[in-house]
Amino acid sequence: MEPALGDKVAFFQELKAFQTEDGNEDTWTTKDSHRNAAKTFMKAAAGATTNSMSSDLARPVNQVVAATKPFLVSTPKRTASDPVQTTKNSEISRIIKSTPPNSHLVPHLRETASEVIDLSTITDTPIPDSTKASSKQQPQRRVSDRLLRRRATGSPSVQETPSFKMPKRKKDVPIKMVPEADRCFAGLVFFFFPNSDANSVRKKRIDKAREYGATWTRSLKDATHIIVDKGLTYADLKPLLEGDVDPAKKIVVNADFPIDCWTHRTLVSHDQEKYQVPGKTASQQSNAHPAVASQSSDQSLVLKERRSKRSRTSSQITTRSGNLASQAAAQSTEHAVIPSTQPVAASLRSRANSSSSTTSEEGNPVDNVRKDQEGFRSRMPPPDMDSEKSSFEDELSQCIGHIMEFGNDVVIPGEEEDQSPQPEDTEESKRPEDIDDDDEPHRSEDERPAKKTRTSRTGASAAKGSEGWQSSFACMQGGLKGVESENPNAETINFLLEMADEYEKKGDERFRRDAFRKAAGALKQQSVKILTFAEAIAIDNIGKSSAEKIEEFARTGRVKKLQNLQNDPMVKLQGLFTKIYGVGPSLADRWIRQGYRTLDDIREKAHLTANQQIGLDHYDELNTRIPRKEVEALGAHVVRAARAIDRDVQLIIGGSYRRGADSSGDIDIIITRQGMSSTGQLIDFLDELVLKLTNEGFLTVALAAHRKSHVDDTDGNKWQGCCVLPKDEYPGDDGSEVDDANTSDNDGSHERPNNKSNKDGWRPIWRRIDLLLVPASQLGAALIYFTGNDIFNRSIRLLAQKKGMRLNQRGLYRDVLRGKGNVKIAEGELIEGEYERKIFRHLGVHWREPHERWC
DNA sequence: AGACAGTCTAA
DNA sequence: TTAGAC
DNA sequence: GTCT
Ligand SMILES: O=c1ccn([C@H]2C[C@H](O)[C@@H](COP(=O)(O)OP(=O)(O)OP(=O)(O)O)O2)c(=O)[nH]1
Ligand SMILES: [Mg+2]
Repeated sequence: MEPALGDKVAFFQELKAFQTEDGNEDTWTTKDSHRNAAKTFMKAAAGATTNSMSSDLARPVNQVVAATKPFLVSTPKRTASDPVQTTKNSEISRIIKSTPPNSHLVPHLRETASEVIDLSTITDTPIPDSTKASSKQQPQRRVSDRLLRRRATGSPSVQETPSFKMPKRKKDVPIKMVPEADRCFAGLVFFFFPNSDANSVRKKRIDKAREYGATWTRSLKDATHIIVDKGLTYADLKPLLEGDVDPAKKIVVNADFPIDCWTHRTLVSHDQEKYQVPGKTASQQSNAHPAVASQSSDQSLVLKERRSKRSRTSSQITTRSGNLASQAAAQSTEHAVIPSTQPVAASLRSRANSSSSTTSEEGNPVDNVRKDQEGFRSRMPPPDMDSEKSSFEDELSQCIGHIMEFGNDVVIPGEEEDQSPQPEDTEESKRPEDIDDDDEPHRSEDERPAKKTRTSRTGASAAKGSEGWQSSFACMQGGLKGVESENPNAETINFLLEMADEYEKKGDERFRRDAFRKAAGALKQQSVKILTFAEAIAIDNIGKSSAEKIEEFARTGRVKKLQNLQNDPMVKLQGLFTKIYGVGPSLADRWIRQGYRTLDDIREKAHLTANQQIGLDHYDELNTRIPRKEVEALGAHVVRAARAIDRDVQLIIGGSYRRGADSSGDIDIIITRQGMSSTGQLIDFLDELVLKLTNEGFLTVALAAHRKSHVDDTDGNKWQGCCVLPKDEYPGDDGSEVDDANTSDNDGSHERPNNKSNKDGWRPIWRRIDLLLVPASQLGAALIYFTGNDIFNRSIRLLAQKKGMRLNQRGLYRDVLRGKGNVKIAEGELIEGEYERKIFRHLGVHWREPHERWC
């Protein structure tokens, strides 16, 4: 997800209030921050009515292809059956080329790909390359170099292992030193209190400390630090300190100190309360801890851990600058600077379905198909369930909903329609199957003592016309351009989302990040502008801290804390580094602590895993969003290959594409096949497909492949890697643009589609691609999972959990036993996995079309 | 003080 | 086990 | 950060 996430608003308030149906929705939507682009719905082409659209999105790939194809070729029309595309295939295949067939690619894929690439890309490429944008830019290396380098480095750590001085005694066991940059204890001499390594736990600790650069001494006087086992006190230490040593010069800490240091790969502040050894006397207190500071960093951790204290009372606001909110907005823009690449946005359209959403009913074709076969039906009985489950539904709805509403327009020609709408529903009221789940209205609660005002619903009717909805879209779309949102708290909501964005970059601050999103979501439900602490804190999911910030924002138009975060160079760096595929908050933090400040620093100094190297080599490409049409083209390519292998497989493009996004961060494809339940077959198919696509040059690298564990296992069904769209498969004939986005030059010679080589300057953009193999019986659950968005998934899974169930990518289970920490003890019994609708129904959630799942 | 989704792979 | 990703 |  990356930056885009911003939009996700909070949600998660699952249980709790339920207001009646949302029947009317409102929708207003706030716009959220920029980030997210698009989601608009189908822009032109894809269109079709909403209904159709949904079906469209859901439609099995082959259909997609058909649809897509027209683009490639010309105008659409037709519904698709499947065969069609084969023709075109040949053409492509011939283009393909000769990459030697490697046997199983999984293992070798990477190599192969590199090879290929190396040969081909020799020149620097144009492409976005925002590297520069980021920080200092240095000479940028050529792609080929990078690749080569990667290869070279390819083998995992090896090199290093400097011997380093081993402490006085102790020699035998060769200690494997960590990379030099991580040697947080370099230069320090540790004396462990029970002065012996007899105890295995302690010995481990000692060895580990040495691996991180410490020298172990058994003679107190050489020590810079005295590491005391937990449970011991100064009194125990006393005898030792008596001699000639000057206790005042030694740093005395408990065993947690070294552990935290190596965990963070940095020397943390030893004077924190948690490292103190009990029994310290006044005289001992005043140590000036000398030695310490050795390396560059130090700071951070301490601060981080101690942070909490919320002192700020509303009083401190003062500053008033006059311009309010706009400022915040400006800043955000600013931070967007880094790699940029935000794609296009577009307009969208949507449809209202809202409460009546039950309508469409058929969301996924497959389901429909099966229904027919089996005679199932899934619709939601409008009335019956509603009443009860509504509370939950509402919640989900709140999260998501509101987004789309208006529908309108555009219908697209051709295709699509066909399959979906089936008038069938009608009956079915019978619960298909037993199910039952109970559902009781949990209603409840709500209460929240004193506070709670809950005004909910926006009154905004906002929408109505396009603009309203536009704004609503903003929420998902990103851009902050419009502003208009009718929501009186729009700016405040944006502010909270910006806070979340900042925390997203910071080292493990995900819960704080989510808390801000939830707060934003809560504010979104308010119909009146919230201006004071009192008003704010009365709202669920907005506590003291957020309430203070809200008031500060209302009064001054800005919030110090946010500005501090936005201006914090370290936070900016975190954003820069974590955008490298494979790099998260932990590593970004460590790098920053080690003094790295630019991507070039990372290229030169950091030691990277294979995936991180790829992420860095293709930093800009992988951070460039994919226009919807290209997603379709990529999908079409995969479909062609898949069907060449097995004509009966079905592919469905999921992820943000299925939700109607007009640009996606990557392409997510679900691959299934009617009678397939055994993973074995699927896996063989997958390997074959991957091999084929790799040989064609479409797939460029494997980032993570299923672990073909024991036969039969249920997992091992996901393949992640990178791909490239052959030049001649770029959409655009029908008017829509074309490649130039990446081509930059393309001097007339277009041709060889292929990715790699080409000396004509054409260079394909690497894209992330995820393939998910799904047995037919798990398709519904897999669709929910792969369609997302992530927030929607977490929300609905949390809801399931609260109802004693468990929802994962394979199905919905009941009677799940959980132990401490909600850790699953028993898997529970499978309730449903095949149909999305049934799963929703069991959870008491109204059906939501994919495009309604943006939260 | 614990939860905040649930699962999988790489290292 | 931890980090990162979906 | 917020709720339980
Ligand atoms: O933490 C996560 C991330 C993703 N997903 C699911 C939902 C998501 O829709 C799908 C695909 O993930 P991806 O990262 O591709 O997100 P997306 O929704 O497709 O957005 P993008 O446009 O960034 O690809 O996997 C989760 O369940 N949890
Ligand atoms: Mg995606």
